[in-house]
Amino acid sequence: MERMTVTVTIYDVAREAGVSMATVSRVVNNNPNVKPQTRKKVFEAIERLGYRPNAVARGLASKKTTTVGVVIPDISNSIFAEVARGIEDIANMYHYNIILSNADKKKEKEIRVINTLLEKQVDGLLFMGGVVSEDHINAFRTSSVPVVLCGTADDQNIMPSVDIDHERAAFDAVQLLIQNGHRSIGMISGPLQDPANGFSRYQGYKKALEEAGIELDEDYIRLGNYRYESGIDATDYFLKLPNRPTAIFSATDEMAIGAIHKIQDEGLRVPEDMSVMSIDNIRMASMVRPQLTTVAQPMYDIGAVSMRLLTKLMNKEAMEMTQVVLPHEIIKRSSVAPR
Amino acid sequence: MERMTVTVTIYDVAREAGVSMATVSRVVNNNPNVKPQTRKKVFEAIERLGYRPNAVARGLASKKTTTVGVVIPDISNSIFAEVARGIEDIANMYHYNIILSNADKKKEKEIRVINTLLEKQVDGLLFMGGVVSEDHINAFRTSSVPVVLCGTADDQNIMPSVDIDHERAAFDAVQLLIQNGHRSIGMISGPLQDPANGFSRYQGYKKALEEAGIELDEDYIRLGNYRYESGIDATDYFLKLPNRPTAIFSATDEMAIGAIHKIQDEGLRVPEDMSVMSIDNIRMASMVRPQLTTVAQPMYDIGAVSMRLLTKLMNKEAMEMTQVVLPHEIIKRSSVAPR
DNA sequence: CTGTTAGCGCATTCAG
DNA sequence: CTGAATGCGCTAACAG
Repeated sequence: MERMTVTVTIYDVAREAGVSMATVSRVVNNNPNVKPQTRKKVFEAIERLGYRPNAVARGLASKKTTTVGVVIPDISNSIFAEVARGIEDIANMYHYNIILSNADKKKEKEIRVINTLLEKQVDGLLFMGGVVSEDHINAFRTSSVPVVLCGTADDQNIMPSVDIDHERAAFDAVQLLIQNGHRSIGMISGPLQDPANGFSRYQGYKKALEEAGIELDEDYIRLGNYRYESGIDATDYFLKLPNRPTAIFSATDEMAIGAIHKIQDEGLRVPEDMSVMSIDNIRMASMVRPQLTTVAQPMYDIGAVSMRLLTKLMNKEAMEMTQVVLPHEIIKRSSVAPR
Repeated sequence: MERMTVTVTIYDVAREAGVSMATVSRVVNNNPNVKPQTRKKVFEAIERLGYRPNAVARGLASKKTTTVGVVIPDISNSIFAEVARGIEDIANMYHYNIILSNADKKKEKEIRVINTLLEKQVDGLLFMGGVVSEDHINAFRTSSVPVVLCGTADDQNIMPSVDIDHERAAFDAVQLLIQNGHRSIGMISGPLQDPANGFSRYQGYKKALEEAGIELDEDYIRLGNYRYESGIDATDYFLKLPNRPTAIFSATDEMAIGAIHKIQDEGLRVPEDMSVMSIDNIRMASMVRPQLTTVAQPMYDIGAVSMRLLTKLMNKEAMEMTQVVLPHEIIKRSSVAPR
């Protein structure tokens, strides 16, 4: 394909329109201080020359790039992809673009990515990751632009963030199971180093049991890695237990779906023989049979709200609270039954 | 959180190290023409001052931004998300960043997005979309940077692109059904305006029937919108047909999963009562029961290869062929049975 | 309402 | 191997 490669600058437009470059700059930037007549002349010149403003030059001069950096664990994971969509929609609404970088929850990669994003002079940073360590905080501190944590939070709560209350979500889930008469509830947890999806959800499980006066049984806890297969493996273990649980609480939907399938593959029925519930509400949750009862985490909103928060921070708007906790919601479907 | 906001420039480093800014520029850019000793001095000054090169200034001076634009229909769609991951991995490998923009296959939004990406002076553009119209081609033509189509192609084949042969993939799928003795095969198609996933796959279906001497029956064709629910609806229709098909070929996995569930919800069995097969091989395909037989489309590779192609184009490397067609592969699982 | 003048922070000649 | 000078394309005072 042939490409035409004429670089026309603001200066060319100025000459063509018979005005100064300052005036051209004004009309391009929608500055009201331009006579309609000259504005028209300039627009015509722009049209005639096919002028396209150079955002890089503009960024250098104005010290604003209208782009924000997004550090994400893995865009191919549907949960993060949904969050990313929320981010991009709001970014777009406020005329920002996003630079997207996968960091796989690897600290070293996260730090590296944060730095290149900062080099690119993004106007703000959205961080989704695993642990928010001291090193992260330091990297953020050397940033001259605002940062908001998205779907996670630092344990000191000094950073702006938007997330759900993971512990409470897990608590509510397990409580539902208990209300259904279950007393022996196996948990498929995520890695405990993961504060949000791992540790907090595990804590919620523990507290729910505690509140119900059910003693914690270490045999009823299995660690998974969030993947479907690890849900299968954990369930395999539970099924072989002499006194197997009557219900399984999974930290995430994907592992829960693994659990359902494992149970079914062993010739048992969900929820008649064993109930299953979890947290997330990914699309797949309503595409399994039986459909999965779960606690919905508002992925899209987490993205949208954090981007919105970031715009406010970038505008230096006064904020009372920069730690927002979005509500979760129990979605009752068909994978839990009373016993 | 307190942020420290000292802007240290290349000039500061030069002064601190007792050299000129040209020298600092050289060491930052890894230019070999610097005495190891002075290089060391410079690095120390950089360290001491916490200097971070300004990529925007660099971009203006060098006319290269090391970022590429990615126009994507919808990042929350797992197929595109997978492609995006392939893109980003390779981009990262070659030290590029990506600006990601959703355009929902809306022409007007696509054109707008392409233009802002070009304004941002991306070094290249990756385009995933629906139709590639004349207007698109024109927008690409005014671009001074290379563009590659990703998971789609223009019908004149003048643009660099990487994709699978959708028609052939559909052909192979339907042929497998025919080999299994099926003669009445319902198709759940995508919108026919969509060249890749819609029209081409429909063509493949037609040709396979034709080759097998099976007459095309309009009653056996249903249009869906790629979503799970539309698979359910289409299957509902097929099930009510007086002479219902013995197999269903769906243009995409997601609709196929809807088909499977609809069949099961009506008390029938897959594949005993009705076979189902499709194209894509999304992760969910192996998370359904029965597991879905499908034609795998190498999503990740499509992204990775197109990004790799783009790097070559950006480097002005000589290329013999810029239209690459990646192989697809039939994945036999459990949703198809002989009849 | 409009033009002039300085940079923004860096890469890149061109000398030396 | 190193430094001085120039300009990338634009915004932002500052005058007028």
